[in-house]
Amino acid sequence: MTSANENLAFDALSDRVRRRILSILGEGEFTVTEIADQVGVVGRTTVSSHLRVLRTSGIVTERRDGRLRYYSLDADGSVRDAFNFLQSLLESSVRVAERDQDRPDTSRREAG
Amino acid sequence: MTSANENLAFDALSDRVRRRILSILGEGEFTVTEIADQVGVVGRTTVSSHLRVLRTSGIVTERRDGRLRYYSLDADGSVRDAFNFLQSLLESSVRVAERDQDRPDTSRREAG
DNA sequence: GTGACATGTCGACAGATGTCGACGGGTGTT
DNA sequence: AACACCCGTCGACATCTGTCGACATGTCAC
Repeated sequence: MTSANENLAFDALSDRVRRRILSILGEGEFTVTEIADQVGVVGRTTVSSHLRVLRTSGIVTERRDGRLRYYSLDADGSVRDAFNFLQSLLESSVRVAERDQDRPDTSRREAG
Repeated sequence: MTSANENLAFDALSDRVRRRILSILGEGEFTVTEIADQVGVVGRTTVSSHLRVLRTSGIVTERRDGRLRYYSLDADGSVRDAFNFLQSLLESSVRVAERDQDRPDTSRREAG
């Protein structure tokens, strides 16, 4: 059973800009302005809003250093829950497929 | 590089009802009415709409049998892309963490 | 203190989306 | 043919959300 905050994670992951931000943060930690520059398509205010979503969803962490705020991925955060959800889903799918291969004549393919 | 239709996948995965549907389909294949009964919180029409999203996103497949339509997960569909995206993300995060462990005195933790 | 810089928050707006009821197309049954 | 059933689509509605500009806060340099 997952921690059930895949809800937060998938909600945060549903936006293209946020996924772009996460890809950037995969390379290291960056400030809001740097992220906004790399993203390009939206302004700093919007990036800041997205970072708040990612923060409250437990996907990124914030490190304050003077007037700068460095953001980075939280590998132990809720992204892991989303990952586990998809992993379970794919495994279930494979299990069902393997069972159907054993009994290919079954008209209804359901969990046994 | 991913197939880049994690866009479709994450968009489809952003809804709680759709994730519930996918969990159900992890157990086998079911008709729309059966899914709607198990989901409970929304009506059949809504479930049908969600299934269209999941279908056009390449997450589920449809098998017609008379007036019935059985839906099931597509393990080779775009869910795999979403899974790969998260996996890459988590791996990147670990890589950055390991590099920082080698050079803990670096004030800025970035890709080198 | 004054000014420059980095960033979060708030209000407003447009666009996206989840939900449902009504309807129609197919399909099986009698 | 007539009827019941399964299901997708369409239109309408309410709600959510991404976007931005303006403003406030906190920090550093001078």
